[in-house]
Amino acid sequence: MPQQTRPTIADVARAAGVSKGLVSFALNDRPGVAPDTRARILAAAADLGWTPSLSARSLSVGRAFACGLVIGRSPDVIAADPFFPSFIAGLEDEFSVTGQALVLAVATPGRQEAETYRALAADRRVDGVILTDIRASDPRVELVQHLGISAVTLGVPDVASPFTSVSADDGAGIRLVVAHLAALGHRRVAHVAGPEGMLHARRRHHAFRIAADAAGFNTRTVETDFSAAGGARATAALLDSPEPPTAIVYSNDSMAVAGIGVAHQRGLRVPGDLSITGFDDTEIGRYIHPAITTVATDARGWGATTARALLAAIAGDEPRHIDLADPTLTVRASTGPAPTPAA
Amino acid sequence: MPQQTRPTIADVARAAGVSKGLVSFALNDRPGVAPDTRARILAAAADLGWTPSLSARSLSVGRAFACGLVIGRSPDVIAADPFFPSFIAGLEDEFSVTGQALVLAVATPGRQEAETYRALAADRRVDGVILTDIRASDPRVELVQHLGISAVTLGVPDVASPFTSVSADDGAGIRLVVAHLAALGHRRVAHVAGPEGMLHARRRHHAFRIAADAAGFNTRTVETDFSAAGGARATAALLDSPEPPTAIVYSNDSMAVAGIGVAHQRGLRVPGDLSITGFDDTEIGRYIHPAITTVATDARGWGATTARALLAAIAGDEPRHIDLADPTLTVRASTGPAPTPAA
DNA sequence: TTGTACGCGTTATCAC
DNA sequence: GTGATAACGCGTACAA
Repeated sequence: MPQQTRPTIADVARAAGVSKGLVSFALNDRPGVAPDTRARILAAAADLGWTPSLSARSLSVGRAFACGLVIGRSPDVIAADPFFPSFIAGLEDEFSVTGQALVLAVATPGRQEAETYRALAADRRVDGVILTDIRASDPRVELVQHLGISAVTLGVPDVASPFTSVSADDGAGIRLVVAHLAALGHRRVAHVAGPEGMLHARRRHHAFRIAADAAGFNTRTVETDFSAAGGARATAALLDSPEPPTAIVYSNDSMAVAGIGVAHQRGLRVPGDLSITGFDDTEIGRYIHPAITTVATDARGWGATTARALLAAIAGDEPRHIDLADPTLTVRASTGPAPTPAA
Repeated sequence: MPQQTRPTIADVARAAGVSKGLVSFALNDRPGVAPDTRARILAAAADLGWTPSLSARSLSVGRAFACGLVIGRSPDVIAADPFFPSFIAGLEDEFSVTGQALVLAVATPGRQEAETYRALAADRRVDGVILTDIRASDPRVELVQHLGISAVTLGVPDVASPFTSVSADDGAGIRLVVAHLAALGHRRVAHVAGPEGMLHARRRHHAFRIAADAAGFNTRTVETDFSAAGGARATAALLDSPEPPTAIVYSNDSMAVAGIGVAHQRGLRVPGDLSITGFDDTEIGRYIHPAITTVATDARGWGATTARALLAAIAGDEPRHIDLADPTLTVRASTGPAPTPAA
């Protein structure tokens, strides 16, 4: 039987023989209530099975007790990216213990991104939002600021931002990859990058160029949309070039897996003829043959840290920049010594 | 400038020179308001940029205007499964136009599933929930019923359920796979199934047994947890058996991909020595080598249908059973003629 | 500690 | 049929 009429704070007050206001004080652990009175009130509340009404609380304090995450990628790309599920689990690690809800919205091409944020803010559905996949001159920073809700950005935007940022140094991961390939004797190394419009993709690309130049590599970069299809196309283009690379550094695992597919289809051996590295440490990357050498980031920890930062921002803390631990390199079977030119 | 004080219904009433109550009637398209008065009220509302306060509305009508989705798998398994991102996009296709929000909760082992539903209901955060991955004797059906919120189940539970169900006939997909393999001359065919505790996994398994028996196959089934790791282990076990199968039917694409990895590692050719089929039509399955033959379901359409069904249930419609279009078979390169025994 | 106004939209009751 | 008035949902905040 669902209890149709939930007990209200007035019921508790009546049962404890005090006023509504005092009940509120007692339940919120605020001073000014005699210890025995407080005990009586708490007992009455527990007795009646009272739980606060979220909507009443929202109405009076003007907070939603919820945070929003708007995902602006197409479902295909999300599916191929293990980041979001783990990241969301990390957010929930934190939100679930603080009584916040996570409101998830999807902004596909048909559904305007700006409209989605606007709707969330107009309804005061959320107290703050998490901005992922920060882009160059990202309009969301100003939009969200304008909408008057708190926010945290994943990575530091290239526009002035009043929000706390939480960043992982992707560049460090890329440098580990480059060093690994250099040690294996590779010289012609290509990079299959994500969309240049996304700052983290751009940063990976930038880190690659710097590190590869320092290592004396002969490089080439192809930009993609992070999808497996894009990875396959980029790989085909690179292998078709007059001087194909001996190693390809992919900006995520899905593309690396697709890259191995293309190489195999052409009869190339991995890593005998071509070494391949990924980024993200997807589960699937461990189980294909050869298992891919990849950069592992702590998406779940990133989520938990982001949630804490957002709650702090909502509480009024000053914005700040938070740096996460550097990613690590997991060496598996998809990388090996560079083929000798003689072959 | 965020407008600190939003216009309320009282402001609109004042501007239009009418009472609060009448404004509410006009804004909700209810009879009893003179046409010109209504026009004046709507104009005043538009003029002031009034938008309804969700929390006030929630408080007075007792609805949250939100629906919940509790995901009870571990992040790893979610990441490996393209179903959820697409399904969620489908939910949003519907929710976003009806002004509902989607509240996402993750129930990992540490965070009790029942507690998650209870919290959602206690806070009246949601008006209804979507129950995915229905299990044998699933306790959530009774729990959610007890909590007094609406729900829709994905698939028909094996316990009495007062909720609308939305089902796709996975069995039909499996039958297509079996027919395909039979036509290719396979006789020793194994099935790598999902957890027997999940009804849809069980149904796939059941459909496999029936169809495989009818086709005269010599079968064997291994149960897994749907993860790539599980798929790899199951494949290894099957290939180690005295009479290894010539084809393996996997219950999802991630496991199939892992299966190909294991086969390749052992020097087997796919499909020359072993044919492999998946389920879900993941993007990655199209880009590995060989591309996998798989069963395609319309997860996004499933999501949209589920959202509509849930909204109808919340509105008070009678529960019913909804059947989706049958899945289809996408034949690619991972299946081929059965190897001749002579080899 | 108490009483009460407040946040904001909905709806039942009434008067014209 | 038009419209106004007031109570309601429920917790918070502040004056008394």
